[in-house]
Amino acid sequence: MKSVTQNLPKCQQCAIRSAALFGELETNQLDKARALRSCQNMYSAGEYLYYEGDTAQKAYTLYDGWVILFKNLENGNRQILRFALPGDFLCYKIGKNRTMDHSAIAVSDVTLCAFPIERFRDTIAQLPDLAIAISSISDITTERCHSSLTTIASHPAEAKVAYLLLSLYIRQRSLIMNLGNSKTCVSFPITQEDIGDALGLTAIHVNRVFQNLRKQSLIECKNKCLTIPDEEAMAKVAKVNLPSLKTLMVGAYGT
Amino acid sequence: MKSVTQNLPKCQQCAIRSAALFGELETNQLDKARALRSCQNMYSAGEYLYYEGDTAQKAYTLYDGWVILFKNLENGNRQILRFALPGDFLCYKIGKNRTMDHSAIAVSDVTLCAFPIERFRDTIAQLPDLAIAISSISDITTERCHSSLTTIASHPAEAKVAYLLLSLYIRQRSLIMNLGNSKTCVSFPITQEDIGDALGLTAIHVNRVFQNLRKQSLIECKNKCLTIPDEEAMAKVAKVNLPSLKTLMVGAYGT
DNA sequence: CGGGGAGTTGAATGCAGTCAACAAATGTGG
DNA sequence: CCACATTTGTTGACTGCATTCAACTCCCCG
Repeated sequence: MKSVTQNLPKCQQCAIRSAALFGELETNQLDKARALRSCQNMYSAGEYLYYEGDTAQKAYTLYDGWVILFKNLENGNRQILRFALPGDFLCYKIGKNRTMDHSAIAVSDVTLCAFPIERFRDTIAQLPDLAIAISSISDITTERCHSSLTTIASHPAEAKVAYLLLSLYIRQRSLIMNLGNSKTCVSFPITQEDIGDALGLTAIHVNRVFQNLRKQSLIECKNKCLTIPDEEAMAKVAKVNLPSLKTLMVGAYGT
Repeated sequence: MKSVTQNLPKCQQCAIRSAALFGELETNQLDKARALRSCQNMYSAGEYLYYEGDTAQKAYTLYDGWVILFKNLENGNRQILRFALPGDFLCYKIGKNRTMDHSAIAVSDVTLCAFPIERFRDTIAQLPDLAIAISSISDITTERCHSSLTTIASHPAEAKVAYLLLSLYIRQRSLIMNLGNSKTCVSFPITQEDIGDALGLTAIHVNRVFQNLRKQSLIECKNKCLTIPDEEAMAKVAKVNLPSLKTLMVGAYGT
């Protein structure tokens, strides 16, 4: 892990701000809020950001790269709870219990903006809108968790995989389109095993589902790149309503 | 639904306060916070509190009875997201998006303390600790969701059922012990079908698992009453660590 | 006493897991 | 730049857990 504390980039011009916590705030509130930030941290692929059982010291806004949040199981497997993408807010625990219930690991090389948690209490007192912004984000996180839970509990493997791929695709596309990129393929740094660990399936079965989806031309996926040519068709397989999924996955923060 | 606005019971003496939102606050902050409350609502068993798609108007603290939070699926089934017990905080949406992502239905006759959501912004500005308290509760809700997700995604049916029964048993016991009751059996108003809907299993299979658990003397369950004689043994079947589960299920709010 | 919801049982089906082997892609050091 | 090691992806055969469907019982409530 490398840490930078000097000459941090300005939040006002941040390319991902609209997708992040501060996207919830008005521009004229940013000066107050930005004082929260202490540094930017960089982790290499495979490095742990924190471990289950750790006491949360800093909250993070993911600036670049993907992070996996997961729990370890007694049998040696892991349950992936969430894939964090740029803009996501991680490791915020303000109550009495600051013990993390999960671990976090960098999938690719990642950059994070770090905010010491003890600063939040004071800033919230001065800027109640920050508390509202954080609440909104908790809300979205919970709703996404509800949505995964629903898919995982009550749909067959093909729908589960389709749901996860489509969710990640939609989120990634909205990010790269913010950057002025309109390619249909998005970078997709996770493995089939990761997908299995997120959905409670074996990597082998995920692979079989992938091949089905490919056969139906619903996905193109190679070289860590994913394309979903027909989102509407994919949504059908995923057994979700496409507009609702888009609202949940992108319209959520900020806009 | 019946609503009472006059002569509401005092929060200071509330039997479930330690398990609820206001259990997070100091006694001397209660006067400010209590002004949030507008009325107590009563619903009969089977009545809806709100529907998926509704705009949240009031948040609720569940005062008495059980509530099921769920999503409807295209195939006519429903996915239960959470069983709410006395002390639970429901339907709080303070951000821009106030559309509920799930419905809520009363399992038994229930009483709720209602708090118009628009009052929260002002109160938070005056009482930042309220924002912290709400954040703590969101946290716990998310952690419980992570825990269910993990169980549902990666354990066989017997572990899933054991997990759910044990969680509800622990929560109910802690509530009745607060009231000075030390019976080992707790009231258990839900059906095997409800359990199936929460875990993504058919009621038939839940029934088979119940019979196994009974054969092993891990549960006694009849007349809407549940006893778990050996929590430690049950935790083993549920593939969870009993102390951690207790922390998550009861130590969470307040104490 | 009758009706309906909840719980119970058995037999047949099918989705996803397991095990084992191999192929392709990626990364590393010589 | 190539050789080798490791990780990731792919395929097939077999097994088993949970679903489905259908029938039936029990219990509660009116």
